[in-house]
Amino acid sequence: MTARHEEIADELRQAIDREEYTVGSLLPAETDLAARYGVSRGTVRQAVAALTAEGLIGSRQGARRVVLASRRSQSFAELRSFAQWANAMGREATGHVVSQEYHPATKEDAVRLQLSAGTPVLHVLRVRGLDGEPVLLERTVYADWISPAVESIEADCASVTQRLYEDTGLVFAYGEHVIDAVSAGAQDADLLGIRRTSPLLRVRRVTTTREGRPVEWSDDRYRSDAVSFSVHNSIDNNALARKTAD
Amino acid sequence: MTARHEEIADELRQAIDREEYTVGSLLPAETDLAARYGVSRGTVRQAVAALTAEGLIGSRQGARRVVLASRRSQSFAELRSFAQWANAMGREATGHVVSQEYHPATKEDAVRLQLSAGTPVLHVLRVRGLDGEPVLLERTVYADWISPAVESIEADCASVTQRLYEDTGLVFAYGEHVIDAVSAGAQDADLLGIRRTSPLLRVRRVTTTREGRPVEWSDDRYRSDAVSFSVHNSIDNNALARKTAD
DNA sequence: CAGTGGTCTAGACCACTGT
DNA sequence: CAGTGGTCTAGACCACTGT
Repeated sequence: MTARHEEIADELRQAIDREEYTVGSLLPAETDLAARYGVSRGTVRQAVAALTAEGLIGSRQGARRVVLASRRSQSFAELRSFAQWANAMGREATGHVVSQEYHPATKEDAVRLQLSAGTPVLHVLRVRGLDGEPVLLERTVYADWISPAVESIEADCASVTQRLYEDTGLVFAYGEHVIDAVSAGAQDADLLGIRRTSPLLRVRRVTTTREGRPVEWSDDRYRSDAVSFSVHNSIDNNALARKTAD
Repeated sequence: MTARHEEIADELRQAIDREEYTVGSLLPAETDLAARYGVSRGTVRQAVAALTAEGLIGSRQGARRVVLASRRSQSFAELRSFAQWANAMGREATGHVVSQEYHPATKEDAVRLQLSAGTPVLHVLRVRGLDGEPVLLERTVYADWISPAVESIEADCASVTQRLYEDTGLVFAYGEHVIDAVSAGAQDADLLGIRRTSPLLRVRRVTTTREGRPVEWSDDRYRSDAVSFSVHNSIDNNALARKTAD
């Protein structure tokens, strides 16, 4: 059951991809689109708002909407899970656990995961790859209440997110990410097959449930020659996506 | 003249900042908010959609909205202009042009700026700082039609965006950014006062007008110890912001 | 089950654009 | 000036949540 406004958004995206509306041209007026799709103006506005958020079209009061780009930014779905993103790109996600052990929660762990210092939490070091090529190193700390479920996952599981959803119903709903750059350390270089001091794109993140409860926090390091992030933005809006090297 | 839904969004943000609604607690129902502010449900939905986009609150059908965070992400305004962002942080933006010269547009320039190869375009190398400390190196190529206006700006102008708006009415409306990490080269290291091979956060971007016309493209390199990017996201939405080192 | 957010309608008025 | 997108209303129905 997809909503009508999502169907319309999809049809417009495809029309832009097919170059029925070319980059730089004007989209039909809201009232025309409403008549064409047999819906009210409000529903059309919901649909075009999605395309605007993706950076495909721009708008300003009084003038018709402009088509800005034809390539679709895949927004968040693929940022949420490395495996989902890889699949959407037509590449195979691989994963391998290097080490997995319990440590008492430090003060930092306790603050980020909203639990008491000293609670045993699971630390996992995971190498992730695209078509077998290592591109990402994840150093993740899981909250105590989810640690047992994570511990029982096999070492080469391709999608931990998917597995946790199947096993426990857990959904990763919200994330807070900080992106910067670091030099590869000895372990980074070794596991990613690159030279020491190579530049890496680092993403430190905290993921929470739908209810706002922290599940994990992680230091993720991407090989900068393999992955980048792209951002569309406008005065009102912006959208982030993960990209592979061209 | 601010719209009512923006006023309500502001009041809700402030209430969350004041901890009238604490992180993890539930927001009042839409109908209650509508009654409280004397508006229709649609207007309340427009207001809370803004907070959702900023990552402050989460929502799902059937359950009340959850407060996820109290710190506001400043979304795009400060990403658009380095100077505007610095000012919003209470820091002083500085700028200095290192070199400025015309070159015939390469094929890459021509594609990105939508003009003919060989057209003379202005290349500007600019060091930008926070409170006098250099943190960003911009290598920018301007389209031919705006180059003369850029050329006449004084070398230590703090906000080129602001100046171009005042002089020509030009508004930077949309941007496409690609973020990755690189090692500092000799010139990077020299101008930013860091060691060679230090990791830098690189942002390559194309900026366009409201009509979708490309204005400039740039290779921006940030000192990773001084600036990072933060992203809030959810299943439906995400928002990027620039952050200084803590 | 009552309450809640998601979707959708059909109308209205206004600020802004572009000719 | 006519046309357009931005704002807002007052109603309706439904899927989902939580007790």
